[in-house]
Amino acid sequence: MTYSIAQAATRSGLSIDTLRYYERIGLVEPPARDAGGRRTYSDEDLGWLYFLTRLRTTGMPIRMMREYAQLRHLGVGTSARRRQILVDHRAGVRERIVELQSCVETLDYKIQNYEQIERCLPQTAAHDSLIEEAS
Amino acid sequence: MTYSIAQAATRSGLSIDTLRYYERIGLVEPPARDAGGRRTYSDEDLGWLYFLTRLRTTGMPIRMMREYAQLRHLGVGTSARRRQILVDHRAGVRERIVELQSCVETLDYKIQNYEQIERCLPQTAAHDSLIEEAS
DNA sequence: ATTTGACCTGGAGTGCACTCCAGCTCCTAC
DNA sequence: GTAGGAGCTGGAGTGCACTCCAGGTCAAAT
Repeated sequence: MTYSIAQAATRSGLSIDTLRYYERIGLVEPPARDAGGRRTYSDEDLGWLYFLTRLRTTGMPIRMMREYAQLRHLGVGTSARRRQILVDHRAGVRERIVELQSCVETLDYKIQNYEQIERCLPQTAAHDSLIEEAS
Repeated sequence: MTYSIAQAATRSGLSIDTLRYYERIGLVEPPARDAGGRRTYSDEDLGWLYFLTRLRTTGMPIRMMREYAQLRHLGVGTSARRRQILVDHRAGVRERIVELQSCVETLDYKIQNYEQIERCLPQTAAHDSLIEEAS
């Protein structure tokens, strides 16, 4: 099964321009072409694109994704280094999750604060700056 | 208690340049100045800076932080709108956490895969492309 | 008195990750 | 056979969030 660039874009969630961009910068191997010179993406290509979107979602910079892609291209002998990249990256993502959870707590606190303020002044928009930022 | 811009930078985790930048774009109110024209940040200023860093960490774009900052400046009458911004934003952050957790699972899977590959080929770097990307 | 160091301003520059564009080639459908 | 649509290329442009710089002021230390 092969896919046009438009189909690959739809399935991967990347734009057509982004697909060509990723190819230009060496993040994806140039896909096969049909008789008319148009790109044809394989299922394997799509799998790689999917994985790239996961890395992107977790905030991995393109330069690191490219490093990973190049190692991958060098074959199975680089698997230890690739694994290490993923392990390190995963640790960062886990930290990030914890950080976000702590931010959510800050938001919870602030929101509760607003709810309290709104209970105190039902719909009196007349007198501003009564309580003015309890924190 | 007041703080120089360098102290405010250290305590907030933002750079001096970023503090001035935030002031320029209206994210923070211009702080007081000392006799020599230098900025002096109050504890309240630092509290706001801290909150901004929380919003930034969660990926809120500066334009939305500015909107929030402007509402805050308008006083207590805008608290319902500010609360709504935070509630909406919190929902996005929670989604993001879930998404990151799912990415971590993908990473787990990939890493396990590498571990398996490495068990198969102990330190034989001689013959590449044996297994070549199981996924 | 002068040197040092922190801070000031307005404005220019940077890095990242796209995104858009002009002008072209194909293929398909009418 | 021609009109329309998808795709092609190389290169320019965009938005975001800083970050850096030159040239100046000010206060304290030597």
